[in-house]
Amino acid sequence: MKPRLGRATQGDVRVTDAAHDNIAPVMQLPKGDKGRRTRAKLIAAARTIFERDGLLESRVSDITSEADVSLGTFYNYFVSKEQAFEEVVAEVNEAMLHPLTGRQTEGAVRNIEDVPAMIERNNRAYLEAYREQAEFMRRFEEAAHVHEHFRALRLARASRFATRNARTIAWLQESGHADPSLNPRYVAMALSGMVGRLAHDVFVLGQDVPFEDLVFTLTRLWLNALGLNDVPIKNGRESS
Amino acid sequence: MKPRLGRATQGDVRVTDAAHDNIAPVMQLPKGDKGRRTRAKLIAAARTIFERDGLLESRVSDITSEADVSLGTFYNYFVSKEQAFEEVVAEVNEAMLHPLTGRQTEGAVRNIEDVPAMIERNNRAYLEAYREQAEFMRRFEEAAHVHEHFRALRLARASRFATRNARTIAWLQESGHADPSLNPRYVAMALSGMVGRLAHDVFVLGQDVPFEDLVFTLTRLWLNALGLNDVPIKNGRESS
Amino acid sequence: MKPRLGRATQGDVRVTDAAHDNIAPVMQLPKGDKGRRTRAKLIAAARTIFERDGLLESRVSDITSEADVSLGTFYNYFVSKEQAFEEVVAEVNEAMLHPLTGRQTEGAVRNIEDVPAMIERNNRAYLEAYREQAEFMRRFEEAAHVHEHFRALRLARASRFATRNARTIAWLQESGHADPSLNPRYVAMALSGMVGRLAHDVFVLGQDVPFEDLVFTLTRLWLNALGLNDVPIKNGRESS
Amino acid sequence: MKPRLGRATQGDVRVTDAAHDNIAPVMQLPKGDKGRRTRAKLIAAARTIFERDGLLESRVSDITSEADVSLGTFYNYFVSKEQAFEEVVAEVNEAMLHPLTGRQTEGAVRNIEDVPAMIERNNRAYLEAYREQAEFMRRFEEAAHVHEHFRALRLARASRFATRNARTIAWLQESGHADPSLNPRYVAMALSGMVGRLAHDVFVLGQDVPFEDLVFTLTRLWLNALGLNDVPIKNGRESS
DNA sequence: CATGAATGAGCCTTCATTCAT
DNA sequence: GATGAATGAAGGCTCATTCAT
Repeated sequence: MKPRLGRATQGDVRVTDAAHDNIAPVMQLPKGDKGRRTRAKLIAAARTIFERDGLLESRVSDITSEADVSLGTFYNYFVSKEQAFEEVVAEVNEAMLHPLTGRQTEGAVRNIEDVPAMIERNNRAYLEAYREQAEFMRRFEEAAHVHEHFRALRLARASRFATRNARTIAWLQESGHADPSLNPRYVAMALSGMVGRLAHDVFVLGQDVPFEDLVFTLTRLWLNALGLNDVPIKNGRESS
Repeated sequence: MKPRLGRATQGDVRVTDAAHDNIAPVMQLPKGDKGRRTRAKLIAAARTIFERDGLLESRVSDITSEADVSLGTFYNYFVSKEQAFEEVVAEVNEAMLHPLTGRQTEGAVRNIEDVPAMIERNNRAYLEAYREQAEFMRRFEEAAHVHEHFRALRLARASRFATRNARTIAWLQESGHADPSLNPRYVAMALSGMVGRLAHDVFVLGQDVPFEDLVFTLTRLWLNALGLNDVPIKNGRESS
Repeated sequence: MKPRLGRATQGDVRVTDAAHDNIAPVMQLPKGDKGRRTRAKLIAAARTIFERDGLLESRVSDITSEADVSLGTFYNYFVSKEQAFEEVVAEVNEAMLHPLTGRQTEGAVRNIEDVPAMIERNNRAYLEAYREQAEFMRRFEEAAHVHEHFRALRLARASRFATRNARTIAWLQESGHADPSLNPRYVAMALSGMVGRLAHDVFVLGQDVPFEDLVFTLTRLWLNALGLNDVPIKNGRESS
Repeated sequence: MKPRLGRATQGDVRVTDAAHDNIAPVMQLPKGDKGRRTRAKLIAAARTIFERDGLLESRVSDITSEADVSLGTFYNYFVSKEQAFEEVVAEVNEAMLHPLTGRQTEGAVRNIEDVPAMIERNNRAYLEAYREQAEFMRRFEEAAHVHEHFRALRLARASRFATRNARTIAWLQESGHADPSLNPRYVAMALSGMVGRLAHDVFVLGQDVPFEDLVFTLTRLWLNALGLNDVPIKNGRESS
């Protein structure tokens, strides 16, 4: 009835936190308590629907049905379907921050002998997280392939991983343990990508590889590739 | 007069000829000469448009405009937009058949000292091909992430690569040169994926890595990962 | 199902005739004969619906129902509801080109004594046309008040009228018949506006003024206002 | 809990108090002091927003944001967005009551020689007021073109002007100064409309006419049109 | 072989208004 | 008096595909 002909929307829309990856405009967070609960319900429902149908094939009305609120309510909390997707992405990212030098380990690795264990720990953590989030990871990669914004988001995430890994690799080279002929940044990109791709092939595409073999193979390849194969492996494990 | 209700969905593509890779139904190839020329024009135009807009965002009418024929003509040669895409996929695949043991090299590698050169040759060939076809590869991966059928196509292609690589790796293990603790199939999947992923990151996403560094890094990582780092490398090259 | 995320539409849309007021993009005119008939049916239907409901309150589906074609057909001929409206505007404009120096009269007025008759003729013609097109004129003014584009269209039309009138007024001043203290352009704007406004008040808003009184009053006011009241009026007519 | 179904449409505005100009229902005026202040804040904010966006394109939430109160507060003071608009209309009307025989002048004009000055005074006053209120006048005319209720409001206002002007014109005719062949009511409509339209063209549409030329031209045309051009003009002014 | 007109299901988004707190 | 969360109807537009000529 009213074709909102080129209405300005600036006044309504605010960026909540410039420090995050959120590029899209975001609504004010709800003040009251009821609002916070409704928002949470919606994000949970959105995740369910996105995992089932993907970003493209999902309908906002399905999300609101799932959350048991009216259609309009969705737009009290999100600017668009895309922003809701991004909220779920943020939630999933939370569960997948596993750099080469993991949370508790970064400062701890003083001894070269700890490196294999650390790499395995990180690979295992990443793979476990990926496996748990596989449904949504599939939808995220899908979105990244279709949506510029999510492509950038995904790239930024990968870059953060790679940068940290590159630092560790450089340290291993300086301390004389890793192959010095390799460019740390390129290697970090390649090996991180290897893990991410294989995780995708297995958990999303359904390639048949037992989980422990996945961990073992990737860890072994990391170590070999870096030239750390002479380092004694504590708690090592053989392929099944 | 009765159009198909709604859009084509994934489930709509049906198997007509299980003996081919083409799962979608296919038209008779044109007998006449004019027909062959029109079909070729359409495929070329389709490639142009798909590279520009992707499968999802492209319109059949754009393809026919580009080919300078009328809209209806398209359906004289293709059953659907998807089939036209698949024709381009086939064309591109033609240009990218570079397994670990390349065309001319497979039987030739009898000497372990040739392995590094062979691996480099294969990586280089793959990367060159990927670089040349990058525009379309991007669209292919995109389609694979959204369309069940193309996902299967892509997986099949990757599997063929991996299977051949796995054979070579097994041979290297049997001949005592490669790390015997690794499962050849898993390693093949991981390392092939590493190359494919990095190629994608660089040529599609625009990550900045000089081509020769790409070749060198990936080759070195392959060799190291397989435990071939004690094999003398002919024509080796250091990182820049 | 497919949120066409920021699709480029340039390739599809062409400006047909830069010499016209058409600012909006326009479709290719239909080649065939059936196409031309359908298009005409749609424009007629659009006019009916626009007159009944106005631009804002009309629905495209009403237009296609009226024209007895499917909804999609509309978009084979028009880029948008607005463009269809514009086509009707063009049609109506065709019927309302009545400058001060009318079609056949422009060159003919050599004698000052013909001026009153000419002015009356023009006023009458304009008023008759307005009365006949009143339903649509109402909707056009409405649209002009809400839509930048139609505002510009309306202004351009008014300016063309005013410019021609200004030329005639200047000629009357130079030949010593019209009040020389007046700026021709401003007078043309004022008097043209007077006629247009009164026509609107009477034919659209329903103010009660008999048609002949309208003609007489406006003609008299024109003549008086220009200071031509001493010119003998042939075929003059008194107020009822 | 049950919102009104769909949007407010023209037919929804109902008469509650035929003795007022306000046709729409009205709330009780607030008794308390805080209430009066909040109401004033809201009206000021409404004016700002209406001038910026117009009635159609404005949102109640923008008004309450501007007034720095919550959305619900709006409906403690106004029955609808339309009623708030009407309050602003009333405010603006207050500033534009300048009939042909102005406030202080009506009784004063006893001498025919004062008429030109009176007309000029009135035109100038009207134009000044219009210029000052141009932003809102634009939005009012806009609303009148879309909303039955405001169309009636505008027509009533215009009629009041015209009626008074008609009275004066009749007096001028009776006293032998104005062209007796003209119908006073029609002339009043025409000339009032001329002034209103030109004001609109200049101050709203931005047609380029210097203010003093506006006053002079319109006054001159009034005088000429009425046949008062032989009346000596005190303080006359020539066109630039 | 080529043409191009016709078809129609599908979904996102807005925002005035209500009312429980 | 003030708050702000919840409601839900309504419609513009796309484009793959068909088929009569």
